[in-house]
Amino acid sequence: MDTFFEQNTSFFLDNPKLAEDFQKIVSVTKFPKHFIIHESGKVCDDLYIITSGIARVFYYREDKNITCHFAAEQESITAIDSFIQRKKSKYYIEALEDLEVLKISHSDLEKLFTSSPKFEHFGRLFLQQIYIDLVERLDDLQLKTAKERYETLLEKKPYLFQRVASKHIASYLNITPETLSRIRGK
Amino acid sequence: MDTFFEQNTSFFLDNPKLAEDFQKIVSVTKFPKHFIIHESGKVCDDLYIITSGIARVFYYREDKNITCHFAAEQESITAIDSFIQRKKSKYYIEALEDLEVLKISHSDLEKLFTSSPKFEHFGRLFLQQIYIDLVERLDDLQLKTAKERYETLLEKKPYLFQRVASKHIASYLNITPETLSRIRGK
DNA sequence: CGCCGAGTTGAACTGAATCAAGAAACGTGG
DNA sequence: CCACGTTTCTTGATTCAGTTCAACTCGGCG
Repeated sequence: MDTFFEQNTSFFLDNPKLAEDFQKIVSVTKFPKHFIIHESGKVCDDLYIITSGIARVFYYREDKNITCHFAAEQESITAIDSFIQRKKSKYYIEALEDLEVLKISHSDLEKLFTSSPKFEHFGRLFLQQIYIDLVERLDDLQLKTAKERYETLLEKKPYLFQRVASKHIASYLNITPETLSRIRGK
Repeated sequence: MDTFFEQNTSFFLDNPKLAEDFQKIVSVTKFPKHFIIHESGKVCDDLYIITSGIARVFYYREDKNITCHFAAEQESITAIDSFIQRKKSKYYIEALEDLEVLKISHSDLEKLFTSSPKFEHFGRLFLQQIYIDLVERLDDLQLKTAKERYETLLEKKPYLFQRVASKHIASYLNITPETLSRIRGK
């Protein structure tokens, strides 16, 4: 889960001064449905925490449009390769619904990390969490059948199936839309 | 690559005081070939940086022995799930050759992080790096054919093919030993 | 010397992809 | 608000990459 920020509101509750610093670098932004928030080939300078709506990260591989991340309310989203490495991104970010987000720039975030070891610590914990999540996802992809991956996602993020096009879910599960359709129709 | 520690010797060169602190918590340890350094079901308290030899992380899935990580000289290895989350590990760590490592305990490492924001920062960068590596690995597994995965590994870590049993490489590539054998015999 | 695990090779099988074609849903402009 | 074109979803038939199962060889080590 990258509901990490939500799970860690206690961090901010316990540190009102830090919460204030955090507030200062955050700006509320809106994007309409279908809007491409970030494009491949550019450096991604922002991290978003979604307050309303759903977005996805995707990229192209031999003309195929592959979704590698979904984020809904309380979850974070960015072009992680670019955001971390400060280089051109292979990813796009797309709003799948009308979106309201908290926008945080990379430079502001780095300043925040530098300003207080507590933030630096928080950043490390956040990375630990998403690392563990990724290990789990890799495991699923490696070891489970298409049907099992479907069932796992259905359990973890059921709302996706109500709110997101099947083809995106299919590519996220690394199966074709046809196979997903057959699994669902069983 | 998790040759990150090596790539960042400059960090230590630039900060002799920190290098000294780091030295203090590190202990040189040896394990014989085939030794199980860490067992599933236990909490893994140590991170190892290999100075000589090769080790692997593996686990069991329905009786199948699956390798999910290799580490050779200058690379780091631990039961990452347990080391980060402080819970029982699903992983084993095995020495594939006689091994000489630098051993760092979780508690000492945390103390180090707390002792100086520079270490905390270093820890965050390290996690960023292994996160990016994992994203790449996930990509490979998701999108490449068995043969392509073989070729990618051959390029990235050719020494594995000289030093490690084929069956371990096969499970790391998520293919059967039979398939790997056929690919190699092409 | 004989054993056992590892690697190889062959044949049959299978989960999921691909290809194809029709049905349903969507959104855009009139 | 409807009509039409486009995209998405479904369903069926075929194909294919990689697995499974089985038999055989090789090499190291007691």
